[in-house]
Amino acid sequence: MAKSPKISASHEPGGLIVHISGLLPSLSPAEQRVARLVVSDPADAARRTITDLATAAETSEATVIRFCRSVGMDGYPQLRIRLAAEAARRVEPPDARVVGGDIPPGADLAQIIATIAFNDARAVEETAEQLDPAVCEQVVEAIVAAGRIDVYGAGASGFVASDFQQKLHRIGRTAFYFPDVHTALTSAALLGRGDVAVGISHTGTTSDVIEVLEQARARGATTVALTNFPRSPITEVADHVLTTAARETTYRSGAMASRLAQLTVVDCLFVGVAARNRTKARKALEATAEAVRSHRVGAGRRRA
Amino acid sequence: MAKSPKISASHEPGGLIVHISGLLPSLSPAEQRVARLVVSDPADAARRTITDLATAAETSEATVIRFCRSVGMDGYPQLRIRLAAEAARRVEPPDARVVGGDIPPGADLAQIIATIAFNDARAVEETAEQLDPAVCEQVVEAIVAAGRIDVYGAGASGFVASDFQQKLHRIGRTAFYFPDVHTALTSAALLGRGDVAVGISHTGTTSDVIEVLEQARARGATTVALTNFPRSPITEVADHVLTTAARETTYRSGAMASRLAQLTVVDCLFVGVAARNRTKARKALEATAEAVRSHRVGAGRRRA
DNA sequence: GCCACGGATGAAACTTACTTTCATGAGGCG
DNA sequence: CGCCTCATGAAAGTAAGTTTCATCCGTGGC
Repeated sequence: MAKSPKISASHEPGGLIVHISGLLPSLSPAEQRVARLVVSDPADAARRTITDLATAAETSEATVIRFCRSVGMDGYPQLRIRLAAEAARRVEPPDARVVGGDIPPGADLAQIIATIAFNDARAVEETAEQLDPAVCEQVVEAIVAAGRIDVYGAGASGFVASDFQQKLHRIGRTAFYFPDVHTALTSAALLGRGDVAVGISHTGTTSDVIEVLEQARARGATTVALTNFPRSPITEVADHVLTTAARETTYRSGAMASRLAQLTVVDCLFVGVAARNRTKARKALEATAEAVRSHRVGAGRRRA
Repeated sequence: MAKSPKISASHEPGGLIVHISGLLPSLSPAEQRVARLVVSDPADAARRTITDLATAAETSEATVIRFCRSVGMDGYPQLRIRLAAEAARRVEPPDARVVGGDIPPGADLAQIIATIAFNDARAVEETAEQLDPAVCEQVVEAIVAAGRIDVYGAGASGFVASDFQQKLHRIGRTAFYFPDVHTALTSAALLGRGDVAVGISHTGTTSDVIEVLEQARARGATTVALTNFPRSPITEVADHVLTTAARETTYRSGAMASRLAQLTVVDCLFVGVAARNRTKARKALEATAEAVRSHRVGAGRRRA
């Protein structure tokens, strides 16, 4: 056996600390002092320089290096980064997140933020999970082939509708959004076969939107509904139904999770449509970006 | 030396990478090369020596050190350790999802959906992670105490601004949003001490929004900026800066991730404000919900 | 069109950290 | 008692990290 056994630490990514404490007894006294420091506070050890650690262990740098070799590292820097990684892994997840629940009355801002982020992110993920790619495909198809696209939405869903319209418009599709029911109805009456009407309503019960979608359908347009409730009234007037998966908690986030979920679906549709003709879409996007350039300050990078 | 402001990296234990990508545009070209290497593979960067990394980024060691300072580290060893820790914490993104990358040309809808959902959800999570609760607190405080709140935003950020305005309005706060610069300027000119002006701009370079915020500040209002880039021009005219953490990929999602990130922040602020006076907020929300009831079909449960 | 200025950059000097070498001395054993 | 072995730290040596500074380049003023 050569002087330093150098126990393999390579194929045990999770247990450096365990590894070290395991062979602690086999180390020389001075190395043991180093090992104990390292094991008791890996994160702290990672922060220290070799001289620093040696001093703390009341020994010399040379011994620290020997210790590194003894536990299978090439040198001190490697030990350091391994320790940092190890220490980072063992922080437990912030379980204070009140999963889906209401914010407790006494909550501080940090808790509120964590809870909201968790719920918002989950709404996005779950929505994507339950989205039916086949339906999306059909909708994308219809939009790509459409002569014209109308997007309807009232109240909060109106923002989403408007956003969708703008996105489609930016890649050269002819799309409209109407903040007002009467105008929307007028427009719907002018739709025809091959056109597409998209109705967005979280609850699926917004009569204005349903009415407009119904009109569009009567004129022969392909109708699409985006709602959180797969059996809501709006689905009855839609050829294709896309659903979100936001479990809205009473007043908590004022329907923000549902907004994010809707936008995620819109994002998917948009990218799907854009992917159909990448070069044209990209060129259109570049052109529109160029158009607002003069309204930007600090062309290159920002601030010195 | 006071040249590099050294943006605080201290309060965001989980988001070094996010932090760096936010600062990316504010870095010099050579530093950006380093930053991109670091962001694209933190674990690998942690393994490299400074000379090694400098070579890989086709620059000098000096620039790497400057980069370290720019992102708030003391020096290279500290960066290394933080990177190692970060990389360890980071869970491997599942399989084919092209993390932050562009959608591959041949991708089918299902892949597109998975990729988008992943990136969108991450934008939400990472934004929440790096949000400074202290700053949020101050902003909430200001909004609660405000005589009046103006929210500004152009283009895509305009939707967010408008959404925020509507939310505040619904819980009884006096809030305004203006789709037009001239009207916005006029309004800003009428703000005064105790009022709040919120400017939203993803890039932080939208001159219209900056101009209006500047005006508001000159009138004594408390100004708040919401942007993805902590050193962008808009931050210079803001008393409080809130940042999102969306790494926008070229044209891919047409800025949707940034939209979601912005909405998440808005959501947090909104809930923060609402939490200040739960009963009043809840009553206001109920009243507004009641107001649109007649525009809903199938009052109770949906469909037989 | 020229010049002054300021920032970005890398070469080189310099400092600090890490590694190796080696002398010392404390046990252990014949 | 002498010799060997091994742990250990001092010091020398090497590599890594940091600072300084001269140069270069683009920008804006004249």
